[in-house]
Amino acid sequence: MTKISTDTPWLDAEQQRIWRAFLGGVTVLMDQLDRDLRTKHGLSMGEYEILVRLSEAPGRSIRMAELAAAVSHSRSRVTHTISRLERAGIVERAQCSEDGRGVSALLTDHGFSVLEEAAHTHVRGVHDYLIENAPTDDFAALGRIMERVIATLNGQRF
Amino acid sequence: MTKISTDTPWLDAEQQRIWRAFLGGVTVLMDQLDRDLRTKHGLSMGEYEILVRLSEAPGRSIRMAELAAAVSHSRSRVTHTISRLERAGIVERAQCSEDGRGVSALLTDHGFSVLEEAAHTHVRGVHDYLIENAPTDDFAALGRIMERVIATLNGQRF
DNA sequence: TCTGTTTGGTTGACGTTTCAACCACTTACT
DNA sequence: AGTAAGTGGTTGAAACGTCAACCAAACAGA
Repeated sequence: MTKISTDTPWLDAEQQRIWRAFLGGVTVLMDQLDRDLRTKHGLSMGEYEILVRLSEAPGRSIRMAELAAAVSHSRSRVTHTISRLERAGIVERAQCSEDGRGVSALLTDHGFSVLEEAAHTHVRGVHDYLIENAPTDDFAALGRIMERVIATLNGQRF
Repeated sequence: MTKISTDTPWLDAEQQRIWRAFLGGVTVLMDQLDRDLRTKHGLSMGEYEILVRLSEAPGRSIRMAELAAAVSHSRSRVTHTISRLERAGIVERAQCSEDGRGVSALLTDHGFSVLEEAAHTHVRGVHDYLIENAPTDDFAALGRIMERVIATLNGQRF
């Protein structure tokens, strides 16, 4: 039996500096990427993420729940997002043949071409705002950390 | 005159993996921290950030615009957030004496004690979800990157 | 087969963020 | 002093996300 600390693990000055930089950086970065997409292509980051997954899937089609898991959004959120995208003619819904409850989202041709254009904007943003500011080794460290964060918060469900 | 690349700087496979880990990790991490605060203390992350800044300021009081800049939120957002917190008795508004337009937000005693409790929850989350998953060197790399991201996106306005 | 439970997905109400428009005060210029 | 431009802050509506309740299909066990 391992002893688990019960009192609060306050951050030291350095940890606090880094945590605040992280928080501020994430806010500013996501805001900028979102605004770029929104003003130039009428898409939000959330919508864009979903379109990327769809475009990569066989048949450009994915089940709703799978989509939600892939982008780490709630099922409800994905339902709403897909409804909006459907209204815009960017995706369609299709009944799933194997599972009577199931619904798949499908990227339309129009949607695909919207995505193709938006991708330029998005990738340039990621590159210029983030990657340009991250030496290769630091960037790798970032990846290691975030992969572990995901593992922690997706496994541990008890 | 430096040549600036005009075509899209597509990410290689490794960069893409890291970028997606970042996106997913941020989503999952922020969601969890937010939910922790919300269920245990009735505060959102955004509200919490603001309370932290107020608690550290001389007189537990900061001008609205300064507050917005400190947490990287829009002025409008801060107005709404402060209104909500005011309704809950956690902050108060005060006219600024030096500048007739100015308004300061002020943390109440009640607000301070709400914050004191919430801080335990929040810090434990940051520690367990993030810092625990980040070796010291990697964590330092994270800090370097995010500080540069902030500098890039706050300076470069042209 | 009947029943209880789990999973997939949607819905509507509510809370939060954004956006654009706006008012009021301050500052700089002439 | 008078006016144009900038800054501080608020407002209300629209867009978005969350939450809890819900329905329907699938599954597991008697």
